[in-house]
Amino acid sequence: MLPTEEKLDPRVKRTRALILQSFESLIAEKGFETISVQDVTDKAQVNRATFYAHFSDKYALLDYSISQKFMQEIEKRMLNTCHYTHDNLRNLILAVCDFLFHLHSDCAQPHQQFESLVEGTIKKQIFNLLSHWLEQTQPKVPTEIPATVATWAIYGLASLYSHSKKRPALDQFVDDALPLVAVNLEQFT
Amino acid sequence: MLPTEEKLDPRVKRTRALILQSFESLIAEKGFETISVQDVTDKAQVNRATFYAHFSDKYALLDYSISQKFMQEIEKRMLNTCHYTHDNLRNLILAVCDFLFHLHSDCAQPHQQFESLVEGTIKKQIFNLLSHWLEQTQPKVPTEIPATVATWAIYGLASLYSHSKKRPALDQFVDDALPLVAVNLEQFT
DNA sequence: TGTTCTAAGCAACAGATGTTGCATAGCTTA
DNA sequence: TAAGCTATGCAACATCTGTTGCTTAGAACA
Repeated sequence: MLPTEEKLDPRVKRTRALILQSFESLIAEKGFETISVQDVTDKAQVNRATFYAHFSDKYALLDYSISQKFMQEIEKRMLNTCHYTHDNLRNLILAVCDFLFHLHSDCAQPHQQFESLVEGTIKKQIFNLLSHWLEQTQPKVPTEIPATVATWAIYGLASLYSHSKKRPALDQFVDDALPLVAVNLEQFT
Repeated sequence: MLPTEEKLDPRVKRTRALILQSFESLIAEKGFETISVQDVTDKAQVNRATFYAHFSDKYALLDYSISQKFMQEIEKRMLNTCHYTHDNLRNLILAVCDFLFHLHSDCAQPHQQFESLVEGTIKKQIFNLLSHWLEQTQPKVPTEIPATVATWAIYGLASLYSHSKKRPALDQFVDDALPLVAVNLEQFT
């Protein structure tokens, strides 16, 4: 993970922004698997060696890009500055469904490799968020197990939603999904 | 997916076996991410071009290897030739936990990319198995949603189990985990 | 056995990867 | 403004990738 500090050399900010921007537009255009680091740096007008000064490879770049976008989504909904409630959980599920849905429509031909990597990245953040929520309400109790189960359940449901052909209304879907997740968590709150 | 037919040219059988054998021993030795196709073919004493006649890249090889090993595990426990029962579900969870646990101890430095790919591969098989079970008992009802949720829950629990530092006894763990999964499925059976 | 079919070996290819040492541009601070 | 620091550019590298055209070995079958 890269430091997201404020005080960064403007050259660094500029380079990262150019790389990210180029990457995201290429993802939309050609899909992740067919992009080369060369492609990214060409489009970003940045030297290839410079790329490797920032990211170890294109997988690290994907991780960073997805992390960052998902974190923005969470912050936009102010889910990072709250605690566990039934309603906040509902909003979290909504956020994940929404995010995955838009990700899939924004990316050309998302194949298994791409989806697997995205999944790992996002699950980490969901898990951190849920752990934080649970630790706030129950500081003494171990949170690993319920947080893990809930994380997987949420991501699984969101993945199902974002892949389904005949996509039901999001609100309807979340109403159906919510109890399956809540039951595991509310034993601990 | 490669055809697993019986009637194959013995040269093909031999080549695939050599590649698989070499791959699996290299995985144990160096870990997946650092292996090159070159490494695999060198050790297997097979030409690199021949490799590409069988697998599109090393990710396809991983998928094939894991699929095959997991399928053997399922067949060994005769889970592929049965229907839904509480006890068969218990055995399935046990199989997945066991498989992941041994996979992690057999592979050098399993990083996120490796684990993500394995996850995708195994979840496909769990999903097929559960769908089959559910369709047998309830041919009329759509099975996609319960099968998906159960698949994710099972894999999530197995992943948690195989990563936990202080690993509880497997039987104990499965007893705790089983009801969380069963409750979703037994609404439909 | 001999003929046919096809898998495997081989060599070479263009392109991508990840890394290096060095030069230069640009940021920061005094 | 000048000095020092560091991110970027550049060129070259060894290596790996995925592919091709051709040759050779071995399986299948009449």
